[in-house]
Amino acid sequence: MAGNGKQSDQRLTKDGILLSALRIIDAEGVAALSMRRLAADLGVNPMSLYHHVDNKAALLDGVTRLVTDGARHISVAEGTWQEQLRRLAYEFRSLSLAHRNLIRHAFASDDFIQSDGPMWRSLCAVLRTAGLLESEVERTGAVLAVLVGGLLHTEVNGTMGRLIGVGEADDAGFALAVDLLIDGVAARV
Amino acid sequence: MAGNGKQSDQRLTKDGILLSALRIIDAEGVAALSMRRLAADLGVNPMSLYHHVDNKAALLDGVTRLVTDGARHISVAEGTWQEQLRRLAYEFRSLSLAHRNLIRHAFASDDFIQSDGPMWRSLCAVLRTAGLLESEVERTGAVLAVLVGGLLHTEVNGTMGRLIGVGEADDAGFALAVDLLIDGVAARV
DNA sequence: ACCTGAACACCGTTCAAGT
DNA sequence: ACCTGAACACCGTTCAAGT
Repeated sequence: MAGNGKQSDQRLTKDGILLSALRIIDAEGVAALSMRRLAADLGVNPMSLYHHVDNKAALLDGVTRLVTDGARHISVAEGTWQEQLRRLAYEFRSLSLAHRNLIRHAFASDDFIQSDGPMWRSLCAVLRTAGLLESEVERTGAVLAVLVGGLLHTEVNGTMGRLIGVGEADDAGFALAVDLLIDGVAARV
Repeated sequence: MAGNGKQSDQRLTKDGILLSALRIIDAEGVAALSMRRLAADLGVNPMSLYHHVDNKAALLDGVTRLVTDGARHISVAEGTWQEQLRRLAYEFRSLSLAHRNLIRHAFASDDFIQSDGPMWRSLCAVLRTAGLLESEVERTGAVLAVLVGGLLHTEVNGTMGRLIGVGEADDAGFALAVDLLIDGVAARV
């Protein structure tokens, strides 16, 4: 379809590899992903993968990028800045819950929150409309991103549920935290 | 010295194993720790370790416990509740920074913040003296613990420093986050 | 350019055999 | 009770040889 068909194996494309890796991670966790296992799922020689992916670290990075790019379609430009902030947080949350196993790993890695990602830019925009001093926007944005990231990490790995008790709504901890953070921002505008 | 000396190898005690593992983790990261490598460091047969430790997961758990038990000696009962909260947060921070590699791994695991740990109990006590409704203390404590945990995680892995820029004091992000959280709590007492 | 078999240097863990 | 060699079932990655 792309023109350069040849007889080259169509299962062996970068996207096909990343998607297959994501399927394994979603179903069985990051620990279950190995180059050999991935190749077996694709019905392909393990070594062939190395022609499309630098190494396992790059593979995991690619999968993370695949998922977090889903945040590119978020638009939050409506309502008060409080509502916008809350909406942004919940978008981040549903994206995380959709791929719990991956996000668990991604957050542990160094560069989960990319300072050039769409999430980050939206966040800073909202803080500006909230009336925060320009000199404070980036610092505050960084702190909020990091706090919400940590929050989702603990929700995804079950810590939050365990600490807060089982009777609660599953977003009780998240809701309270977001309220608290919004109040914290409100105190400094 | 303990009485039951025999000729049994004194390098092979649970504490000796945990401490040696911690040394490897501090120096080279969790990834550098393997049962075989640990045994080599101890000058011991790899298989002998399994008589003192269930498996690698239990080993890592033990090392984490070894370190986080350092929080047992924290006392914060002085000053306003704001000062107490801040002191608690900074104690948590210095404990984390002292073993960055370990904390990186521990926070990724399920049960980093134990609901029976000293940190947790102190936190709830402070929130009570702040005048929070008893029904809100545990929920708020859980949220704060999780937020500060996530915060330290990103400080330890460098994300915070990267997002906030290099010119800043190394606790600039942490300080701002703690202020913001205290303001958030203040808004709900 | 892309694929692949063999090989290297590792893993965690089990287990039967030793003392 | 504690130790240990051999073995099992895996890893990620390199590389020379193929097409």
